[in-house]
Amino acid sequence: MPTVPKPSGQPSGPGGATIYSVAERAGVSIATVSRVLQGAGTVSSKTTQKVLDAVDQLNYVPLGAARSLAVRHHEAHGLVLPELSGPYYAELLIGFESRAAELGQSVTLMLTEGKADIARAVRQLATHVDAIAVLGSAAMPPAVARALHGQKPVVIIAGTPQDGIESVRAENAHSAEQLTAHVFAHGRTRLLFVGDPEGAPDMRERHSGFVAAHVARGLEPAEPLRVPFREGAGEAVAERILSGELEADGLVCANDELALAIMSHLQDAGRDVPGQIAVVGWDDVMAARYVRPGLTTVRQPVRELGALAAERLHQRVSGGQPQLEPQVLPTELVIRGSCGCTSP
Amino acid sequence: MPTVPKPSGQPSGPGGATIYSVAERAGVSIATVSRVLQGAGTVSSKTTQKVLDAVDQLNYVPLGAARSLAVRHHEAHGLVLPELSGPYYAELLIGFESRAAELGQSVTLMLTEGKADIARAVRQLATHVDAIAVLGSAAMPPAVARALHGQKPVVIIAGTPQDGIESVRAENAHSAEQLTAHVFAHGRTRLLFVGDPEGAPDMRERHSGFVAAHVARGLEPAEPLRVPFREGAGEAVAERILSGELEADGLVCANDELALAIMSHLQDAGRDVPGQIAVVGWDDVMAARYVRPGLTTVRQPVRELGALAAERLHQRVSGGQPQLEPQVLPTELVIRGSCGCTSP
DNA sequence: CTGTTAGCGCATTCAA
DNA sequence: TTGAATGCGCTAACAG
Repeated sequence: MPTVPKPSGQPSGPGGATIYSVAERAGVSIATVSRVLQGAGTVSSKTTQKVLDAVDQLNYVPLGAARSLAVRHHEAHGLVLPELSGPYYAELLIGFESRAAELGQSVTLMLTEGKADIARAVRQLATHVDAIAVLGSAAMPPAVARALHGQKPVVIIAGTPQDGIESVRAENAHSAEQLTAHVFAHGRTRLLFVGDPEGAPDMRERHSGFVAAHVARGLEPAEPLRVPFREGAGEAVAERILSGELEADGLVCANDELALAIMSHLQDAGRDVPGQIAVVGWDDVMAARYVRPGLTTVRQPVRELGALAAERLHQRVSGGQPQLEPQVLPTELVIRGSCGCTSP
Repeated sequence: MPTVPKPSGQPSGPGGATIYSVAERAGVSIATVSRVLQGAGTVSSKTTQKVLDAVDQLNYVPLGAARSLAVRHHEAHGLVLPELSGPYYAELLIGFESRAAELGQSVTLMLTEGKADIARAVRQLATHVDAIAVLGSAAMPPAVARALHGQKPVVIIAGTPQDGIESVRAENAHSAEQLTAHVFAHGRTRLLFVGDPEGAPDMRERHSGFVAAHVARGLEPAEPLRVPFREGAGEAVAERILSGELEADGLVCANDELALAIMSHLQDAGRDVPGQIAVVGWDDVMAARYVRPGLTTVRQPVRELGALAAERLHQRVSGGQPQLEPQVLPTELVIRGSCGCTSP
């Protein structure tokens, strides 16, 4: 008879059943219970069944913390996102969660928006996970990232690469240059970049592509319109164009939200898009294909990006080495009507 | 000199610093380290400083699992979502995470879509969290929910209430009746409900409101068009209307995705919306205000719903009693042009 | 194939 | 104000 040094656990008592109460009920040792639950070692099918029955009757759920403590890892990855508005973050989250789940890791999510003390929150997160992915640079102070980096594997998604911190992102500069060139090809001459290049590394790269397209034509790019990436800012930009304060026959917007808000406002005021002014965006959100004309934009492999981050984290936790070079996923131009093409 | 029975931890060694290495470096016992870190008990300011310095130098991050094991709870809530497409789930997640964070709980997310063994995944989740919120009923088999319910606090969001399992949701039936009545008020007589009432409890209620509006007018509601809630299905519905197979002068759609896809298709084929046929949706997604005419729809307090779920979970973990009655949050009609109103 | 035992890192009671 | 000792529930040698 195996010894069970713990007081017999109350099945429904506070804290629920433990491995001891299961062992007791099944008439085996806790080691055996652990074995059948972990699928490790070999246990006779008869014993296995007894244990499984006991687990079932007691409705036993192992305490993750105890297991984590024993095996010395959490089997969880942390994901730090600045916010969750629009489809971008959600897509990324889907990709991340899916891949993490495939790898047997659960994911703990943290949104920095609205948090007073981000550093504290991240530290708290680090406490519960084996590795952390951070989206963007604005989301987390470099100092925090570095501190973390010393403790657990970290990968930066679509952010400024730092020190030896691994990073993954989607291609921006080249696509932006292509996109801008496409608008030029429609005979436009005075283009404006709408969005703050300093707002995020992604935006900076898109702007640099915008500039590159100008340089390639021997043109001098206008100063970017440094506005936030929100709809409200879009309305304001539209007003400045309508009032004549701003002159342009083409708008290259940092994202679709901005592009849609501007286009919609311009149209409401009687302006012809793309006739009088072309408008293009970035992200290919759902609304982009429902508006008329359809919004020409750039599609990023956001889900894949999330999956890649989860993948890298898992590699690192499994002892893999950090990837030296930032990994870059290709993007895709989506041509619709707002650029001047006759497509829908 | 306090005894430090553990081998002095390598600061940068595998696993990082422990409370022992911090104690050793600060020249105190682990109890003292624990005290200053927890803010419990009283520690002289001099000692406190020594500990804090050591923590800083060692870049010490306590192991969550160890703490959890000791205090016997995880300080984490689980959230089970069927998927993450569209703004609905993201909003819910935002509300949930924000409130949970305010309450000092981290959130572990699980998406059921694509998971082969949901029951297993949920069990795994239950292992790491103190309580679980589940969105909808399709996401999780009732049996799993019930099993969980015996172990940890569970709240169902926008799903079919079960047994004694707590639930929260947004109001549907009444708003749906109002919405339908509004379309009737525009002189429409042959309305169609597009969406599967069996698809989700929410949908069933919306349909029942649709029916109620008919009954109130002594009308016989047509059979609902049982299609999936996706854009693709919308196109198919539009085709059936264009071909004359379906006759209607008003479409009450189960959500905006569906409504937008149908409306867009109808318009491309030359149909006048709302002139020939009114189209209304549900959710008030971003695209709803950018299309022309603007989509008349219903806005739900999704974020608040998520927050409420987190709130309830926390109450329960803190020893509170389950709320007997399902909690229902009010929704709001958003009238734009697609119903026949002259608004934008 | 199964049981015994020694920790995993931390919070916490009890002494001092 | 501080330290020593104990145990949280589980995994993983090691013994048999």
